[in-house]
Amino acid sequence: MSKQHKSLALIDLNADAPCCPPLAQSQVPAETAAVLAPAFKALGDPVRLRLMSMIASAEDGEACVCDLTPAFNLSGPTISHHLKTLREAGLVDAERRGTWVYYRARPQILRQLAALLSIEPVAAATA
Amino acid sequence: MSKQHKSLALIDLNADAPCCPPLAQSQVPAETAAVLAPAFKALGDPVRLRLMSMIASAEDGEACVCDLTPAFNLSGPTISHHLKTLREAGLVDAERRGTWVYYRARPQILRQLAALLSIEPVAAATA
DNA sequence: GCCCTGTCTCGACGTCCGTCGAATCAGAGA
DNA sequence: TCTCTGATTCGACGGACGTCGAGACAGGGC
Repeated sequence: MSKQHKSLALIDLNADAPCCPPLAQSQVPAETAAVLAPAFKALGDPVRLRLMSMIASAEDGEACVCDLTPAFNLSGPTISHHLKTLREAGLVDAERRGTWVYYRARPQILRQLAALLSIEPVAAATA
Repeated sequence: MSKQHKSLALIDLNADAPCCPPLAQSQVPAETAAVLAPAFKALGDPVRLRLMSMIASAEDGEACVCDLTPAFNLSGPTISHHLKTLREAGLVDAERRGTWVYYRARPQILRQLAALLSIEPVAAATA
């Protein structure tokens, strides 16, 4: 098989450790920005931000589309579209169980985004 | 009709303390989402994410447009437009000193965004 | 098999966004 | 004052986005 140049898989959004130092500590390289920006973009819509929160804060760690949809004054297809956006941004996972589809948050990438934004009092490696 | 003015200042993006609990801890209310989503949206473009990082990680805490622009293969007006977007999202401040304009990050809102995304083992007010 | 319910895909529509060049504004200096 | 440089605003263009209704797909129950 060829190199499968997925081009941007340089950064593993599934890794457990933060992929990169805080944005305020060292300049984010162009490639990293290209990978992470879509995740922020996905969170850049009020509907998706609420969906993300509803999923991430759900009781069993997962939420059914059938519970998500009625929380908004939007059509089913529209909610489905937003969920797809979150999925493609790597923020959530979907699983079908029988008639229903359940969505589950991916804590790793959330952690990475949080780490990127973090502005620690910098017990900085003064090295 | 365009009442869509900044009537959403319910949440103080300048506050020092996080405005709200982590997204994964309790559901983000619609009003909060409406206020914070634009900030994520502003970071949802690779150019702006890099600009934000360049500003936030700058030596003296501030960066001159004249230093920012040449780092991209984009026209001056385009960079200016992105900086305006960051400004309107409350992520940076601008100050003119003589001929040059300097941009400075607002750590508070970055902290709030990071707090919202944080998935801590919740040393939360377990008091 | 048939139908019903839940979810996603498709195509369309209007709006917003990223980019540019040209024009304009703000200071510094001669 | 006039000019030069740096930065923003303006107007335009193409492409992407958010939304919808109609239709397709998946599973369960009859």
